[in-house]
Amino acid sequence: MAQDSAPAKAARPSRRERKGVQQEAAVAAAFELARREGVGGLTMRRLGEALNVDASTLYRLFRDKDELLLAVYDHATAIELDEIGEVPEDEHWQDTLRRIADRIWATAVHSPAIGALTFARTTGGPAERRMVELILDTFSRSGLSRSATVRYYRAFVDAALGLAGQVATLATLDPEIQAKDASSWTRIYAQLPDGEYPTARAHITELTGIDRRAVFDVVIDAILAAAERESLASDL
Amino acid sequence: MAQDSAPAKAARPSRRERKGVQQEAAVAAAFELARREGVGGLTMRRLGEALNVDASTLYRLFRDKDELLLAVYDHATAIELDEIGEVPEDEHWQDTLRRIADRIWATAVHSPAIGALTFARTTGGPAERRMVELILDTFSRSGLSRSATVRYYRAFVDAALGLAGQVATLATLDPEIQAKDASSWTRIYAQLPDGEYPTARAHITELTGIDRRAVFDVVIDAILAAAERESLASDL
DNA sequence: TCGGTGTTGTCAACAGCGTTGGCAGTTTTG
DNA sequence: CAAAACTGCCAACGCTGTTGACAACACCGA
Repeated sequence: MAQDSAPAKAARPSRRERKGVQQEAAVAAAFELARREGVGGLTMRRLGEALNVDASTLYRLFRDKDELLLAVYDHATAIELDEIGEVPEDEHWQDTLRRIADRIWATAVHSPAIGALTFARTTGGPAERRMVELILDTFSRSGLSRSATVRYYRAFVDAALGLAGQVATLATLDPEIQAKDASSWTRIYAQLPDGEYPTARAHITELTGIDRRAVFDVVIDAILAAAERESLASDL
Repeated sequence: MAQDSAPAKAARPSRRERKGVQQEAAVAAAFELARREGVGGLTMRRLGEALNVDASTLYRLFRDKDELLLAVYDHATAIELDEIGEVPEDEHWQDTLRRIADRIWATAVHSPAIGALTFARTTGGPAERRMVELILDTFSRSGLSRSATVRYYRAFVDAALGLAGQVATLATLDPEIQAKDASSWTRIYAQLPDGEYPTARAHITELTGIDRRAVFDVVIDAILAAAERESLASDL
């Protein structure tokens, strides 16, 4: 892959190392491609094109596209972890979790193609393991029991990924469809007989004004509040 | 579409009516096909085959596949509404919402292909409007302000659809991948050095034992509890 | 240094997908 | 009854993920 012409041949990489390097390069290129061109733009042929390589070559690095996508998602998780950085010793556990949720949301917004494709999947990669460890660790700082810790851990992660996956999925669709979705409330109820759907009509102003990030925060706050109450109850 | 041979020609349907009938038949067939064969089985050609019609004919009924899918999802919503039935006058609003959440979950489990494809979309159909009206109505029975009503309405719906969409998406994948996903905890942490990921390792029993429905209930309960607290606070 | 062996990358092809345009046959309309 | 509108079918386009054959290359033991 244009990897030659390095005059210093000191400690030439082994075959296995080279494969790892190529995989990393492919993942990084796929990540960039998906971010730039959207989920539809990430095809094996175009990824090969970006790497100056035939598409079939990629199947020497990954069993199939699914394996590649999972690697890409793990790559995204690693970036999230970087952005979260070190957790200060005295940070309240809820603040830590809110920062984590914020990064998950940011990934979905900035790289919707990746978030949309893998919001329901387990990557099995190293970054995911570190993320699991971090979140579990944070929840257990709250004083919850072991079973409650994993229950709220899952509630937190699944809810965050689910809601983030929704915005991400929506963002990958045609702009035309997105516009239709955004204006659906006014569009639909404006041209309906007055008597129908009175409650929806009464809330039409609030329905059109709401934004998804606020909804995301409501859900995260509700879960953290529930976890806190349970931890306090078990302290009695 | 084998619609002839009706001897009583009383009040033959107009063109527009016939189109509606054909659309309904196509939607019902697509619903059944997606439920039986999974998301991969619902292609235009196979749907045409099931209806004894060329695939291209379907494009006379729906602009594209997306429009068909939205109609299918609205169909599923109509079934959910049927199952929910009439809401008893004296039912607590939280119980009503829990029943609704339960139906959303059931749809995702029984028809994963449909849930997976549309969990982030707005159908714009009549069943969706009725569902919106029902949920908004129920939340407003709690005594919340108008803005809080729609905030919790969205939190409830988005969270329920997001979590249901995850199980649905997972269920549409290869059984092999599902098995890998289910066993990931034991598989990964079993063969790792003892020192790494101590918290995850300490919770391994609980992590493997948890089931997704329990997580779903935790999230729904957290949202309902938050809504209740806010409604009580505003009563002061 | 040589030859065998396994790896790497290319090319062509397969089956399937959503979608479109043209063309015949039928139904509705003026 | 003729004209216009609609219906359904066929073939095709461009695209997808994926596979197998084949040539060029790098490595390894003798």
